[in-house]
Amino acid sequence: MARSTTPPKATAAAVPQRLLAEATRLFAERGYDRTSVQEIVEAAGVTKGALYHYFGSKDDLLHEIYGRVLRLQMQRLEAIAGKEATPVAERLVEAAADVVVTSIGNLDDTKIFFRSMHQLSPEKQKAVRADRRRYHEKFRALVEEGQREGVFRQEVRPDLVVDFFFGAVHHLGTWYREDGPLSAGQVAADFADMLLHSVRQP
Amino acid sequence: MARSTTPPKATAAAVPQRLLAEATRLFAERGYDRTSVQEIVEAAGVTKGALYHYFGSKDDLLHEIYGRVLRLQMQRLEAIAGKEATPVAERLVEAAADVVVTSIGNLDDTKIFFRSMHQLSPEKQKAVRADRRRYHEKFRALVEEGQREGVFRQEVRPDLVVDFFFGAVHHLGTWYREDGPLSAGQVAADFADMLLHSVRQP
Amino acid sequence: MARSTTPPKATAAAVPQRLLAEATRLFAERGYDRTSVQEIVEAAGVTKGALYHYFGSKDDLLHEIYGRVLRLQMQRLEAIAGKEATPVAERLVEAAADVVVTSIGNLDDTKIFFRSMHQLSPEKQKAVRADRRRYHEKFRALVEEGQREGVFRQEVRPDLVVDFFFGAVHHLGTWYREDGPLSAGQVAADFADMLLHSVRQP
Amino acid sequence: MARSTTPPKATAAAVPQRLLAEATRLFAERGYDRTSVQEIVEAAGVTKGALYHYFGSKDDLLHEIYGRVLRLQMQRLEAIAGKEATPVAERLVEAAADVVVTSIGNLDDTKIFFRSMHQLSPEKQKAVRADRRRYHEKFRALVEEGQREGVFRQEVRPDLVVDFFFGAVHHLGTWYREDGPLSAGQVAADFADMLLHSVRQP
DNA sequence: GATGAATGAGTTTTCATTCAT
DNA sequence: AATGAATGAAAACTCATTCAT
Repeated sequence: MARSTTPPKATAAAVPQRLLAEATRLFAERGYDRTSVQEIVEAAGVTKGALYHYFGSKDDLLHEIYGRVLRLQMQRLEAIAGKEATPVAERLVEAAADVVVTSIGNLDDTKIFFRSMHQLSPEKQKAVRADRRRYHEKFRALVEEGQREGVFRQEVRPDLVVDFFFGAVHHLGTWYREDGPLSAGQVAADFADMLLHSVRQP
Repeated sequence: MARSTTPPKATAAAVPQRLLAEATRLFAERGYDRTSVQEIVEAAGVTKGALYHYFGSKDDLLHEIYGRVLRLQMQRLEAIAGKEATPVAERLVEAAADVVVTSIGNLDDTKIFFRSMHQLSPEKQKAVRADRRRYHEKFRALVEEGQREGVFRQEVRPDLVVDFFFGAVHHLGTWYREDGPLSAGQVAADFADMLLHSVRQP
Repeated sequence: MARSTTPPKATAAAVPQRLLAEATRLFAERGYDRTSVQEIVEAAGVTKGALYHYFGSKDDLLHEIYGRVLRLQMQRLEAIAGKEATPVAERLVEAAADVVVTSIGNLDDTKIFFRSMHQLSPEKQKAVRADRRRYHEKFRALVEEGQREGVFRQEVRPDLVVDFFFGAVHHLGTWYREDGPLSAGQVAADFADMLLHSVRQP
Repeated sequence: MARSTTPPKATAAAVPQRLLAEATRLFAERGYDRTSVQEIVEAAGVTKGALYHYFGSKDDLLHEIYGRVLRLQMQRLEAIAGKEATPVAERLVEAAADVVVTSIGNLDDTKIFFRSMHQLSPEKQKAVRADRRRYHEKFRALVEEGQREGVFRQEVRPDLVVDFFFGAVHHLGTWYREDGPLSAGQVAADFADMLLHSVRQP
């Protein structure tokens, strides 16, 4: 009886986590609008009342999922971009490969991200876009740094580089299959390599 | 009896065309699931019965939109890829720039394309995917041709190049604004340039 | 070119007959309310306009089917009941067997008859009921005649005999199968025999 | 806290029961297809959501009605058929009279039964038919028992006897009127009498 | 913390019928 | 005699959310 943190119910995780996990799975599988609150609570083994106890609305659930992704990605990018001793080209490659790997590692989040943004309520959408913009800016700063140092071509517009590359990243959810022939690492390496070649001085 | 073929009602276009146009606009604006059949018919100035006279279902309307995009893009790609006298690198750049321009020129279709695929019925989704695959294969063939000729790098996986680039193209709908600072041509030139640099021999 | 009665179209029967035939088949198969006018005209190979040219409404079509059945049955019953030289018990048996045979021979009409009466418009329903009543009265008269002659039991109420027997007849559509083990004649003989035993003096 | 379990609303019965009762009345009155869900919920004084909270579909409601009838009839037949000390002819007469009385006592169910079977979903129809078959078999067993004992005629086919008699029973709903001249008991007595005479040794 | 009955506005789709041609 | 586009009302069903317990 010493292990007091064990949940009282047989189910492993706490209720909010379970709800979030099932919601993520279902939103990725059939889309936000096509997933009913009923389906989520059934999958999580709780009732509607429980869901509305923890989350204000279905929309809140989605917002929470976005928050989780955004925090994770921002944190990782900051860690990589901040390695001041490392050459900028290497940092760009590392950051690019890393976002591919984590996107594939959280493929459900990736699918939801690019498909369901416009189903958030306007205010939440605004908040998410703002976070997303900060993330893009941090990434863009790497490109700009490389240009200032002369290792990247001057002709490319840094913001277009970011839009170009993140288009590719967001689309991973559309075609990547866990059971396909390519490992996350292989895709990451190739994508990072293409990004690097597309910007660096020949 | 001199009355021309102009429809008697004030609205210019024929009913199915009007329905398709309004549906495209609304699907792009608020998403397929969030657009009701009622909204479509009101926008088109007809009744629900008329819509169902021409289209079997809401899903059919979406399928028709996809068909229109797919036919257009395939046709343009075939025209460009078929210019045998032109060096492959030039054809790749032209094809890449062209798909960016037409995607921006039909931004509503582009938005719908990447967001609403999974809202099609399974069979229609299959049909669309098959068409899409054929398109990608034709594009990939250009990359492979360049590799055989030695103008493109051997290390890059042609299918990954295609997924990389079309991720970027499909995401145009997410960020491109008609009233923004960049013309379609500028984006097209930059995207094509990045694609070329990412694959060609340095 | 001598055979001028041949219909101009390739299809064998005239349009109204074809419509009636297909309507009968479909009403029997899936019920009146579940059969759409569209399905009928498609099955008959004509358009809706044609149907409404010949019949005032869907309801009219059903009424026509009822009329056909009622006329046929009345006519046959009159022929049998009118054989004054034949003993009444024999006439009853013959009439009973005959209505079983013709009900099985027109099983679609039989199915429609007992299922769809209440889907007719009130006035048409009234007309059909009146015809039906006349038919029942004629049948009941045979029972009464037998009672007057002393060959049938006095205790049985003639109207209940008719309701009893025609319940059985109308239900043929529910269980009888063309490809089943019993011929129409066998069922007719048994039903007529049971009817006779149920009323005659032991 | 003295408040009893009586529902807070003025309406006496629980919601599902009220829905079932109104549905039965309306289905009998105007047929299954002609009764809208809206009419049922209005009659029961609840909203559509409430109906769908308790019943999966309109079809489910009908199935429930069938289940109620089938359970009741089976139970009564078993009680009567099981009286081993009673002569088989008496048990047959009692069973026949009983099913007439209960059919008249639940005339709405009887009307629905024979009219709406084919409006059930295929699977539910199958289930109902299977129950119905079991009921018929139990009844047929009485006829067969009488034949083995020599009290019923050998010539009649037991299954045809059952189809003959239950045709009559199912049709009660078509003609019997509560306010008519005949009591349920009189009809029951006559029908049972006719059945007995139709099968027993003269 | 959690339940589950109930709401009410919404959804897509169907359909008999009309009518200009 | 026949077409087929168009109507308009109604159909069954769904769903996020609330609230008394």
